[in-house]
Amino acid sequence: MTVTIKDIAKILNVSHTTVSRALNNSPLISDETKKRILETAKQLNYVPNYSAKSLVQNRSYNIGLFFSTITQVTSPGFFYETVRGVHSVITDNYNLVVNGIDNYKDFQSIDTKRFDGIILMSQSEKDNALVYHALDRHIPIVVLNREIADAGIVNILSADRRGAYHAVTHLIENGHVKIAIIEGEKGFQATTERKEGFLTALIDKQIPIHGDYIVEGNYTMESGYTAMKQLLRTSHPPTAVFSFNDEMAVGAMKAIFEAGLRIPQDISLVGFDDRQFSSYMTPSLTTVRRAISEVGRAGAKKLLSIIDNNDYVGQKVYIDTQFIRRESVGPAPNEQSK
Amino acid sequence: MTVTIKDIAKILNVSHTTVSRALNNSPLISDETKKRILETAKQLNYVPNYSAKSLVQNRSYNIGLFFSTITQVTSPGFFYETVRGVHSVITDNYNLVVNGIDNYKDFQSIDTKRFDGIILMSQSEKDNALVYHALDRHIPIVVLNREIADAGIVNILSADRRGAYHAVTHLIENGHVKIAIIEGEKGFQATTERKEGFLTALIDKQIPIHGDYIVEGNYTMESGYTAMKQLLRTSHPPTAVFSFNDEMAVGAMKAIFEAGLRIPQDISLVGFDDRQFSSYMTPSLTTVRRAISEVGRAGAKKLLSIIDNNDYVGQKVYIDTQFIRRESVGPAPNEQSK
DNA sequence: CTGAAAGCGCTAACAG
DNA sequence: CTGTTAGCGCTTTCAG
Repeated sequence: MTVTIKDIAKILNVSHTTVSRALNNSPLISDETKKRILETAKQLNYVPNYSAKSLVQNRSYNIGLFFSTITQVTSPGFFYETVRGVHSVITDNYNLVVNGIDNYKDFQSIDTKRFDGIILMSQSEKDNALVYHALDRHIPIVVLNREIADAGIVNILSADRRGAYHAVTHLIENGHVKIAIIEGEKGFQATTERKEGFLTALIDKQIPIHGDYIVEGNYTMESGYTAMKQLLRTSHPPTAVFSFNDEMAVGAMKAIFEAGLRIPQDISLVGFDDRQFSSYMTPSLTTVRRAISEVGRAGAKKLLSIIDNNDYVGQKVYIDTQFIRRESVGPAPNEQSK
Repeated sequence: MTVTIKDIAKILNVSHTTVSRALNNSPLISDETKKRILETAKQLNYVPNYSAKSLVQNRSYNIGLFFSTITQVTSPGFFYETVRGVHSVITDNYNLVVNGIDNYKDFQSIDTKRFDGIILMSQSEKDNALVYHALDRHIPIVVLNREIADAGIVNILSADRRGAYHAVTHLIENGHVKIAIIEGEKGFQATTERKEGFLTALIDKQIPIHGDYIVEGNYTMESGYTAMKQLLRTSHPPTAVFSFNDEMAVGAMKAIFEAGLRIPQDISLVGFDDRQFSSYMTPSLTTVRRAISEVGRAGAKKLLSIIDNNDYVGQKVYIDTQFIRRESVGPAPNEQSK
């Protein structure tokens, strides 16, 4: 049924080693024989048996793409962009295996034989267990989206802090002083980074920081809605809100409209990430684009090169964000007219 | 370094065959020995080498989840829900391998050794090549989302036609007569099904079908926007629009607002799928929920059972849709007041 | 119920 | 440059 190396060897009257060499582009073979072998291999539709290869080479041809969770991803867009970015680089001979960390009770089954390398889309320190498990087992691992202080780690990061700084600055330049934030989930590094960008911008521009203007969300639309309602209940509601992602911004929009207020005339709103839907909101959402698929792509490329060249060395790569100016930010309403 | 069956055998002074039997729950072994073996295996953190298993058993422990494309998925939500549904059922010993059909020049590498089974999220007949390739190679395959006439095929389907019928009926019951549709991509089965539901509803209720009210989209927000603009340009714009998915509905909303019209006072709008963002639109979007993750889950369960019991028999399973009534549909404006 | 022997398809020394 | 030999870790006959 299936064609093996031996079959080809028999037909061509060479040893199976020779065939193997030809198939793997070994230098230890004449162009002449190689050509002959490759030709009949193609003719016979030879497909390598990866299980056999794997067994002898002690590897798997599997690339693991891990998320903290797959069951309760907060943003489908985020998930999709990550997979897309990684997938675009993974070549034919690898299997892209998608997984959630929360599916494992322990990491025993994650070993060199199971994964040639791992890409981890990480949010918080909870994922460290996997990172160090991989390092311990000498499985090449690339950590996306969360900086790990350890210099030995390969990190692909989004420059969120700068992006947040930019967004907040834009609000300030529009005359806003009463600027609130809807934070993302506590413990997520993205949350910390974006908050730092926010705080730095306020400090730089000497805008006072107001405790009531800092409300917590968890990156879901629902939480953005709730958070915004809370902000609207304060005695002096903000004139501008920086939501730590677009999903929460959409939730906030709903709360604002329900309160009978207008965007941006009454309240300006800026999001983060730039989701598909953001430009289709009314008004369209000003936001900070984060090229997640780029992060995924860069991570996968790096991982593949590590596997191929067996040269794992810690490294931090930053992918820039991009400020996207749309309609949800306007000049601060002056107190008079209000 | 790694513990093998031989290691355990040596320690316990039994043959490796016996160990293998214990590990695989064979009946040909005494409970006594089995217990002893299992214990030391656990103690030693034994992890089976799947490459070796695969080689001898001529399988891979890979489950392939295929999409028509992964690069240009129209809806991240759709993608995510599918993966989530399938993933929730795939057990530890399988790898969930995600892939796009458009990544393959030919399907040579897709054989029994590479995939124990395939789940195909299918949109159109273009995917048939893969389906028949799998069937030909005796790879168990479950086709989601698109009915294939062939009785030999396992199909998990969403009852889109009924869902669309329900949605349109709801519009009619609200007094609408001038009902337009924004169709999805031509050739997609979902498009055909939803259109049939729409047409049947009109016919049943004796509402005339108007050619100008049938506009084509491709399931993207952008296309919904463009389509709606076109509808608004007609001499007698519709009072209600059924968009074949929520993404296009969002695009349509934007176009409607830009024209200075209100939803639902001037135009009622109903979508399909029920995306995360749909309930956060203002007004919130009335739609038909399609439980994609359920489709994925059911498909994966079925596939696993086929693999385990080696009993591939064609079957069609329908998953019901659910009408979600929100704010984007209102009574038809009467001509007078307009 | 247990063990000995063979072999899955491939790559990797080693020898020529 | 080519071939011979061995062996990866496991399951599966076949004998006992």
